Amino acid sequence: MSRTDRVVDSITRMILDGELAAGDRLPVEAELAEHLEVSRGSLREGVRALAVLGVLDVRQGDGTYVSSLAPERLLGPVGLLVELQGAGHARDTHAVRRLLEGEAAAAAARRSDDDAASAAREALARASAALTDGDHEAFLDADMAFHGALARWSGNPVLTALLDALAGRTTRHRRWRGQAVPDADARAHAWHTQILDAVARGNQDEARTLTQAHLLETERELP
Amino acid sequence: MSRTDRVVDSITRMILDGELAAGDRLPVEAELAEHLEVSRGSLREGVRALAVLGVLDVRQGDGTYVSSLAPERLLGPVGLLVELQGAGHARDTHAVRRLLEGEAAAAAARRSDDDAASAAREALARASAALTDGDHEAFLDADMAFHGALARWSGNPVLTALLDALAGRTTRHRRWRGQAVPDADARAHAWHTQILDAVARGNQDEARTLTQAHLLETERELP
DNA sequence: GCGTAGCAATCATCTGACGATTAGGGGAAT
DNA sequence: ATTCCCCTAATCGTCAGATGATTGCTACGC
Repeated sequence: MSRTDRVVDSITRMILDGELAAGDRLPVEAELAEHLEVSRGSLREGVRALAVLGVLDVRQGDGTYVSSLAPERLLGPVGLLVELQGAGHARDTHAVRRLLEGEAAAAAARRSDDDAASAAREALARASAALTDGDHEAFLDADMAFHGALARWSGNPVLTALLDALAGRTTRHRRWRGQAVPDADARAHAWHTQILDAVARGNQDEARTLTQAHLLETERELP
Repeated sequence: MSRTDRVVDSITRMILDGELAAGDRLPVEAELAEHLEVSRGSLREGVRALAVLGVLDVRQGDGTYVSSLAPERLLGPVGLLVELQGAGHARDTHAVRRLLEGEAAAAAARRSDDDAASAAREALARASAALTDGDHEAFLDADMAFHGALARWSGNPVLTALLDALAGRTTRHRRWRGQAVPDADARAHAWHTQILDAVARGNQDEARTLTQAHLLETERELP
């Protein structure tokens, strides 16, 4: 096991053991390096790796801190990993997203959340305007915002963060390919309207089925 | 943006653009550092971070390679992140796991997979033996193996890797707490038997419901 | 009380050197 | 000809020291 791995292990263990909590400040590099019996260079490699993972926040001139450890912070890098995943598993990734987002919609249907609800309505209005203007880019932004609001409406931050990570891949492709299928945006908008209606009415099964059908249709228009 | 971030960005972009594919070898550190206009130290910090994420494989004396980029490789670090997640989100994490594993069982029920099926039966047999011997540790091992086989049976590698990451947290607690609730292992084993039966008979709904109920009961015995 | 300039602490980066490990080739024995 | 072993070159792993960049805090002046 390399020195760097030892650094990563030691710091994660300190957090797991409760020795370090979210927001806590770590000792300065020189001190921590001496404590772990590694050079400052090796220490930095480990600390930097944990920073990329979202576990640590390193602020020049200030110090190194444990991050909030919140799902949206920790699951951020997962989005990158999903994108890097070989194209061979795109279908499997989409299937997982479909499952989770369908359940998120169902969960939202049995819940009230004024913030998320108004965010979803606002996103839908923006999408409608973008559709009228024929602005594909703006529509995609509003589209993503709608899906994000729907996820938040589920009330489960872990689910929300996971969906955010999984959504990146799909949207990146749609943005790059432009509007390959005519009227795809209009059809997506129609789905969104139906989904919001079902969720607002509290109809779980309908919300889930509509969401899954919508995502399935969208996938079919991708490579 | 720091030099290290630039390194991480550049390498991921090379992979996304197809300039680097899974298994490809990267230029040697000195050369790559010069190309990216950073010192070797900064380059190493970025490379190490990507190695921790499972994107790169660094082999001393040989070279640095792009990993297989397979789901089980990339989603490995996610397991660590799930464990680090504040205790406040344990319930949300469990809810996501319940959803995914229920669907994995349903997917398995509509699929045949001799390898996964025999692995599940073998795990169940080991669990039964451990139960007779009163060996809690061995039971937990067999328990995890059963859930892993069930996930693989779904035929979706992304789902399998994700469940593996999510399962860690639960099991770690169960291992540490010992058998807090009497007969918990025996009841879990009974659930497993029913789940395997439902999957083998191809009954999706039953497989999903039983799996979710089993996980819900298990969660209730945790903090 | 408040704003500001300076200072000290901390991370960011670079350079050069040497140790550890591996892959692969060359040579010897069979 | 084949097999085995050793050796070397290539590559990553680690360390030490020095300097730059940024930030938070404090003491000072108003």
